[in-house]
Amino acid sequence: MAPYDPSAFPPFAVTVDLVVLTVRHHTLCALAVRRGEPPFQGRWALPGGFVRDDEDLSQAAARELAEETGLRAQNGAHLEQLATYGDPKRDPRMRVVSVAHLVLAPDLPAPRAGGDARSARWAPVDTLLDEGGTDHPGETAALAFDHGRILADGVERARSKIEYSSLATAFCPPEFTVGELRRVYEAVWGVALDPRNFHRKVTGTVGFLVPTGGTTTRQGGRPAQLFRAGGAALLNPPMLRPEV
Amino acid sequence: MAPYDPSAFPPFAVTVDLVVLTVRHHTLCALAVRRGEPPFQGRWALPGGFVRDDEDLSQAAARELAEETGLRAQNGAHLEQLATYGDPKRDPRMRVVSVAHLVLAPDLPAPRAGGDARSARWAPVDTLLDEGGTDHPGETAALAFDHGRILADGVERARSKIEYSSLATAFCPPEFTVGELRRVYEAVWGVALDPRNFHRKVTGTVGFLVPTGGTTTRQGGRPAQLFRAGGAALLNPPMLRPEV
DNA sequence: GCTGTTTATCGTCAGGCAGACGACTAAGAT
DNA sequence: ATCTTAGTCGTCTGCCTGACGATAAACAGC
Repeated sequence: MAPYDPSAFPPFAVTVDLVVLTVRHHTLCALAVRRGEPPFQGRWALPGGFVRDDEDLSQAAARELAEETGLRAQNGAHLEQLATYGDPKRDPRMRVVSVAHLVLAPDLPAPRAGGDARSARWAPVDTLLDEGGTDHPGETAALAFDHGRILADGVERARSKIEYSSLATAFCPPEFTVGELRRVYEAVWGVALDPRNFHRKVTGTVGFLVPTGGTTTRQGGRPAQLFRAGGAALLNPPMLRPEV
Repeated sequence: MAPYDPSAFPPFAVTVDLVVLTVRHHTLCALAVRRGEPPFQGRWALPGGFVRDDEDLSQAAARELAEETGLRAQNGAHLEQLATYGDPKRDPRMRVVSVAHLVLAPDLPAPRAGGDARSARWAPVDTLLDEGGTDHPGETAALAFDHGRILADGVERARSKIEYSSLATAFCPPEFTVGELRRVYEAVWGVALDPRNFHRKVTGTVGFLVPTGGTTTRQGGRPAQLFRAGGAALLNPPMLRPEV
């Protein structure tokens, strides 16, 4: 390793970008913020910001998450590092390396962005990833910078990770029913699952779900048992994703 | 996002570190280099170096790999991004963010490190991860910086990824036998696998292996068919790792 | 050449799990 | 009272895996 002469290495700016996913109205949605300045002024982007001098990467991600959504990582939401993006041309102004993080959150109230609700929104990931049309004429739907690729990578991580881990519960409130958990899988994977086989699978996997004793009828129909997430982090055998 | 006034963000140094894994003598080994200067002078560390001003992260990793081993990523070896480490105190001199990459390589000739073979070696990962004793008195076996954690993360990534992908073939030469592939799994996982069930599994998974028509007896015993890696990247259903 | 050793390869069998789907339960809506 | 909606329990069949017997084809040593 070369000596640390300041002239011996090029200086970088390091940021964190957040892929914040939730399930709303049976649809997988991501948090997007509108850029208020060039480049990509007016375009949607992922929330994020600079890493400060004294904080770790995960601390920076948690801080940005709290600033953008009011969400605390320990309050049910899950935060993990996703990947790092460092193409020399990914920001036209200067060399920026972005450490993307993935957040899985339960359905939240409307997002806030410094109090300005119009500059942040939940959008279906299919809409954000669709490079084509938009609902507003004269505006491209594509995300700023390389955020489309970052979002795609985050969605793919979430889709594969709920197969073999209990992370799908991070999309649910603290107490939830088997049907609510099933609708999370259906929204994230974009498939329909058999309610009977799903029930057998999740209630038969030790450590996945813990019954709380209560029931709820908030979904309509017969009252359903309420569960909390169990201690198991990994599902073995995994939940099988049906072929498309 | 704040404007890009150079005084508005702290400058970082960005490096790539490499976890280069191979299987030698039935043992999972990693490439380690000896540090020639402080801090951690004389200690073993992962190979790595600064990202240059005009290269992407994966380009920097491929360049460092070629410099340290002479290995070309397209020549059978597999290279992927692992994770990024940015604790403010991970380097005592200044703020360094390291983007670690994982390399899976077939058994190579002795490593070279700028021609000085004594400063680079293949070491069993168990030895490198063992924080305790060492074979040389007065020398701690622990890797420099946070490289022990990085190596542990890389090994864990490799162990889980050969379950559901065909990546184990990256540890093999271009043509290999089923037995050689099985010994890769056994070395990476540290378990014994039933040769008959393993043979049934890998030859029955479409796209995993392609017979070349040749046979070899280099393992001793009855001649074995030679295979190349097939086109399939993902194994479905996965290879099951036995409980420990 | 014969025999033991090593590795490769084919078969068999039982248990477990997933997909398909029938049946019943318990609430609200009309 | 009946319909609708959702939840929960069972059954059956097929596939995959783990355990393990048996055979095949090379080499080493006597």
